[in-house]
Amino acid sequence: MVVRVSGDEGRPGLRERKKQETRIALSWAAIKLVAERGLENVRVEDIAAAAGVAPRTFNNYFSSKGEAIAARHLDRARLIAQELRRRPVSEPLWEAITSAVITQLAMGADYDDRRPDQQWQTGIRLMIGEPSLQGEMLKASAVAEEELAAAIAERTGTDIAHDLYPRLVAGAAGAAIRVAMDQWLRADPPVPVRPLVENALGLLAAGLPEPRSS
Amino acid sequence: MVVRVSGDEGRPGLRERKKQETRIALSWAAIKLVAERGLENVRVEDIAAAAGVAPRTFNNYFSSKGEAIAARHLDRARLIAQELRRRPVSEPLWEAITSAVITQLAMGADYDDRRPDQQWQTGIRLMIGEPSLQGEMLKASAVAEEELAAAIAERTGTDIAHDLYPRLVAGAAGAAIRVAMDQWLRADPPVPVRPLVENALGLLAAGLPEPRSS
DNA sequence: CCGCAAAATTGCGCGCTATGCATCTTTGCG
DNA sequence: CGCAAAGATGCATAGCGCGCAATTTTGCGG
Repeated sequence: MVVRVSGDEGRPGLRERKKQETRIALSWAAIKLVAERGLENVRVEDIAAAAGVAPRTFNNYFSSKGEAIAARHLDRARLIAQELRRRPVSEPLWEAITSAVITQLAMGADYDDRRPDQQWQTGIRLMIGEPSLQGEMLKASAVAEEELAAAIAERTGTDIAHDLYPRLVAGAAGAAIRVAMDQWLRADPPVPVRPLVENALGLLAAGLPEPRSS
Repeated sequence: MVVRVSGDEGRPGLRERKKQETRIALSWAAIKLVAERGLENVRVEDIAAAAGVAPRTFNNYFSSKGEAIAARHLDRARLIAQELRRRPVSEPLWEAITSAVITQLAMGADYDDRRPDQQWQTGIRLMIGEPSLQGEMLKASAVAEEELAAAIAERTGTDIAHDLYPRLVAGAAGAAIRVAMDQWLRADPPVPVRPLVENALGLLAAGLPEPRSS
């Protein structure tokens, strides 16, 4: 029985659309459950149920629990590379990278900060503290860095296969972002993200000068 | 029945010594087996057998196959931080870091290059290509970077808890090393490592200047 | 509007992993 | 020499990841 609801805006929604929705639903459900119950107390079965699919389907999308959780992180990171491509080539590289990061941060802001729950915050912190998840997060970052490197190579006219440069810049930028985010997450009187990221990337572009006085 | 063999040189061998030996034996066995058979065809049972311990013991040392494999990588990376502490404080930071890395690379050289086997080389490449291992490798690098950051903080008189600087430098240096190693591994007519690492770290210290011409 | 082929979901089964618990063995120390 | 702590083993179990085959859904052309 096919019920055609008036709001069946899935018209252009190809098959791909549905797949992405399911993918996101699974990833989101995983994060939500783990944030509130802890990794140990969430089974794949639970995630699948929360996303409204069969347990077996979970593994059609992700090869592990950790991958599902890191997927959101990966998507977010990918957008930075995508945003970098939109920047005019005339713009200096580091300026462009910083802008791209800030832009994506802003987009995610009214998405994450809409959850000022104390519960949520601590849940996330516990989550990223899980050893078995840190690897997945880093792996996701690495994948994103690869795309970032491609964008940088394109922009600077370097060769991603032979030149050290693009991957190096991408890697360094990734490290800076990670450090800034880390600092941001552990700041107890919460501080704004932007200055942290700008500072980190700025220091990078300045060659990480050795501080004279503490 | 306790058989006392003449070669019972375990005299000073504290309890710790034996543990470290077992740990290394397990890690080494894991790498060796995976390099020649592929990750899928190596069971924990096999690794334990190759190291001469019971299967159950494996998990007393490592919580996963991947962790065992990454353990060598971690140990090596840790030595860089340790080496950095030995450098005179008068030496400029980046110079010291570069020297520390080069030194450790040299130490590992007559350890790894003693295996010029074509088989071994390709085995290692396949191994680090395994998705489930990349995460472990990165995690190991992250742990090492933390120690590196501590050493840098100490040297520069910065605070690892509040200052962005030490972690940032450690992260960037880690990224540079990773990129250089990666480039080194994929170079088809093999090239020496040193120039790659020196180049990468040098570019970092120079602020990753945007190349003018390709 | 209808069926058909491709694609995705689902159910089932299995080998392996990771870990808690109880037991046995070894080590170091008085 | 014997005891207490630490480590190694064995055993058992809950999940996990995945291959396979059956089933349902989707998009497309007639």
